[in-house]
Amino acid sequence: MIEPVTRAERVRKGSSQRRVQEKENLQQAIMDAAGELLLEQGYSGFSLRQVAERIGYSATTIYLYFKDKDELVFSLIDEAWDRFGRELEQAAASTTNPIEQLRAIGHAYFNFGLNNAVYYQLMFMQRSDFLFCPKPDEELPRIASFVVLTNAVQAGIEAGVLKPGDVQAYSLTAWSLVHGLVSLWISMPQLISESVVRGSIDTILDVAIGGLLQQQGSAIS
Amino acid sequence: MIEPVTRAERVRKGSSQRRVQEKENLQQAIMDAAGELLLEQGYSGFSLRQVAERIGYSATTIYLYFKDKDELVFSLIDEAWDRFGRELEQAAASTTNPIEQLRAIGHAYFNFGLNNAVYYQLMFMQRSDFLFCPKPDEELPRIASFVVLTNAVQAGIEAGVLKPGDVQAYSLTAWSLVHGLVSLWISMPQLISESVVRGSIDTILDVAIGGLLQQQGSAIS
Amino acid sequence: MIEPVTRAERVRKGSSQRRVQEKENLQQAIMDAAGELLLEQGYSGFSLRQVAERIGYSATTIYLYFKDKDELVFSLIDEAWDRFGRELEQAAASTTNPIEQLRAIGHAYFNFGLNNAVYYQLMFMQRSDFLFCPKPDEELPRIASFVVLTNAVQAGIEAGVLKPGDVQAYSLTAWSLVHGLVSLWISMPQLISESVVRGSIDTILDVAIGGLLQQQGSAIS
Amino acid sequence: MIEPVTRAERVRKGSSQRRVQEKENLQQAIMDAAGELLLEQGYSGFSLRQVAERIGYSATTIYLYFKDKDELVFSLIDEAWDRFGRELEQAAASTTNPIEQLRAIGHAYFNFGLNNAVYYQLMFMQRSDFLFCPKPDEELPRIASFVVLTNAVQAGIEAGVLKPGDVQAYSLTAWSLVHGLVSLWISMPQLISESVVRGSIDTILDVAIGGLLQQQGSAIS
DNA sequence: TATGAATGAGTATTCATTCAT
DNA sequence: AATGAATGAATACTCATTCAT
Repeated sequence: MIEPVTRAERVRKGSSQRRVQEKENLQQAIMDAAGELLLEQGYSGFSLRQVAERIGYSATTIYLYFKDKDELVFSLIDEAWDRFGRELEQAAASTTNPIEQLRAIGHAYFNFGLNNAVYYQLMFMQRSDFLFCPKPDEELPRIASFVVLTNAVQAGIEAGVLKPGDVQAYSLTAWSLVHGLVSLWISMPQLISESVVRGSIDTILDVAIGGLLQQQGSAIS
Repeated sequence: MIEPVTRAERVRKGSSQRRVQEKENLQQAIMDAAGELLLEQGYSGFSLRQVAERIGYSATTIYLYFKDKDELVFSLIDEAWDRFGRELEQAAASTTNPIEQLRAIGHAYFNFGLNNAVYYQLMFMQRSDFLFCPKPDEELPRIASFVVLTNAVQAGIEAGVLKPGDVQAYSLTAWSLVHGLVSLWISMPQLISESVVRGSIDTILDVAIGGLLQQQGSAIS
Repeated sequence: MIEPVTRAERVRKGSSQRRVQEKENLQQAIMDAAGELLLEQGYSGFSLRQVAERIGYSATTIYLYFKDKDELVFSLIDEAWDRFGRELEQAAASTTNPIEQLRAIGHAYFNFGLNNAVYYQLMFMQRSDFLFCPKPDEELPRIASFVVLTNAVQAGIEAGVLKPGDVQAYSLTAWSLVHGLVSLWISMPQLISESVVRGSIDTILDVAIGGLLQQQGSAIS
Repeated sequence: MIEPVTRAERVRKGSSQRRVQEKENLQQAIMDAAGELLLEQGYSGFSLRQVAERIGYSATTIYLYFKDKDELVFSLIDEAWDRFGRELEQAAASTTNPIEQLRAIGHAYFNFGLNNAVYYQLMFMQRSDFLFCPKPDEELPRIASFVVLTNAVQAGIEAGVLKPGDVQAYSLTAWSLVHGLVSLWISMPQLISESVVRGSIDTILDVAIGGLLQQQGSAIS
């Protein structure tokens, strides 16, 4: 009896639900269009006007959903980081063997980069300034998510499978290598086909991890 | 607050300062100014008008020496490649020991990147499309210069000091690693100070070469 | 750098803060917020959207209380005129001596201007067009309130303490002088500090009234 | 013989002369159009686009002659100050009698304001911030021109015709009065017709000067 | 009563480029 | 060889206002 009974009330409720959903839809639609545009035009040729055009709304409308251009870009990056961070964590959680963990993290990183080239570019190459500015309600900047990597390296050293050394330096080395490959491919897709890159991942991880191993050979075994 | 200088006036001012000394080689003067501007403003905030202003010539004049903006950028990149290629070759020529050679090449690459961040960025990150378009009167695109790297890897494998394997894949691995570090630093100078990067070079090369070695340990010895 | 707050979010925030307390008199709340905003941003940087944001209502809501922007501004001015007129009348009523009356009116005028710079500016400098358009249900435009001044001048002449002459011209002279000082101070606060202005009031009134006196000296005595 | 003889040379010379002149013409044309527009639309509704439209050039062209909107406005004000300053000085130079001088200056001030309402408004009411920022190549800000007024007051006091007192305060009083009348008329032309204002000038100056006189009566005689 | 969604018109400014000279 | 003049297209952003609900 306390449920909304009148038809009018039910209609109103449905309407407001649809509203919310549509609103989210438009916000998401803007972000999707922005993603497409970034893919096609690159970051420098990316304008709010074109985004608006693409979704069939006036340019002004975008400002109803995003404070300004930067906020739209930030949202794109943020969304990507959510996925990225999740994938890294899943990879890290997939095993307790430090070496396996490093390899899994490396794979996850690679895969994210290859499957989300536009966003990877945004996150690490074009707007890396956002890496260091935390979201309004959060404490840590996004870059802090990299702790999964340093943790794995630390564990490897403590377990005695990696050569003793500076955790930060080792992590940086590992990051450099994977970032290097991903970004080379993104910047110069003509150079190496995606399939070649995907095929190189294991070799490269072998080399990287091999270079850090206490005892050579175990990485490849 | 008010600095009532028309662009025309600013040009005129730059004019009287620079004109005489550089008249003979205006083309080079343009490129130099462009380089400075890139350094100060970055690639996205780089405009022909400002270049012209800086050298004290009219914007139109630039078109007498370069077909359009792209051609000027291409020339900058080209000039940088001349230096870059030369430095790599010198490094390669400094020794016949393949391992030493790889290390030397790696160092040369790093140094170029750190000392010419603006140009490195242009060459490998922002306008890498130019890597594959040869100069009008030449056959090979610039990317071909990387033969020094593949040669060294090849020699290492043949000499039995590197593990047998695909030369291209090994070279790509090596390149990824050095590019990764350089480009990380360029994109995120907040992350790692230049001095830290310079200090990391040897470690990183050790790991990379160590990962490729037939017998572990010899890289560091 | 990044403050990812959509306008909608900002509105919602303001909303929860203010809503309750002001709900009953939204019209007044709008006007108060508008006044604050005028003070902070000046007339040119004064927008309905910001007013709405400030009170935590949607911009549309303002249109329920005011036909358009102009009507809101008109209301502000009108409210100010109520205070202004009342203060002038009180001053006029404070004494029956015409000279004293003129002096009191002058003081009241000055004080209003200095204490309500934003409104004074609106009333007499930026939107003086409103001075001559009466409120919908009234006959006389606001400017008619100045009758207190002309009355005082008239009384002074009739009492023989002011030189005989045209009442309108004398009134205009007096008004010019006080308006001149107030508006100079409002337009160029750098020129004369508020304290200097406040200190000059008496001197200036002396001169003005002295210039109108039948017998010199009595104004200062 | 050393004169340019060839027809070509003469043509070229004429051409370059015409060029310069045309350039100045366009600059002046922009300023004239801006003045008109200000008169019609007021300062707040004054846009570069409309100025451009009015002279039949693209909006971009204005930027060839003025760095930005502010510089155009500054130029307008500056030009007006040249005329204004000159007229004040001429008035001051027209007599050596301090009282006459004050009256002449007052008249000149009034006349300038009435004949150049748009510019007066700009100078003293809308962009009075410019009063305090000197031109790039000059030391004193425009406001310094008011020295003619303080000089006259000073002379009057020293000659014993004005009551002893603070020169700055007296000058401010005088300025307030004339500014008051001019700005009242500019803000509310409906209030007093131009002819009435012109007719009031003498009365007002009489009162002002009368209020400052040592011995009453002499101002009017 | 209140609002969310949307927009068209407008702003200043910058840029690469062209053309006649 | 060099330039002055000019422009069209673009950009981010803001605002007052409307309409359906």
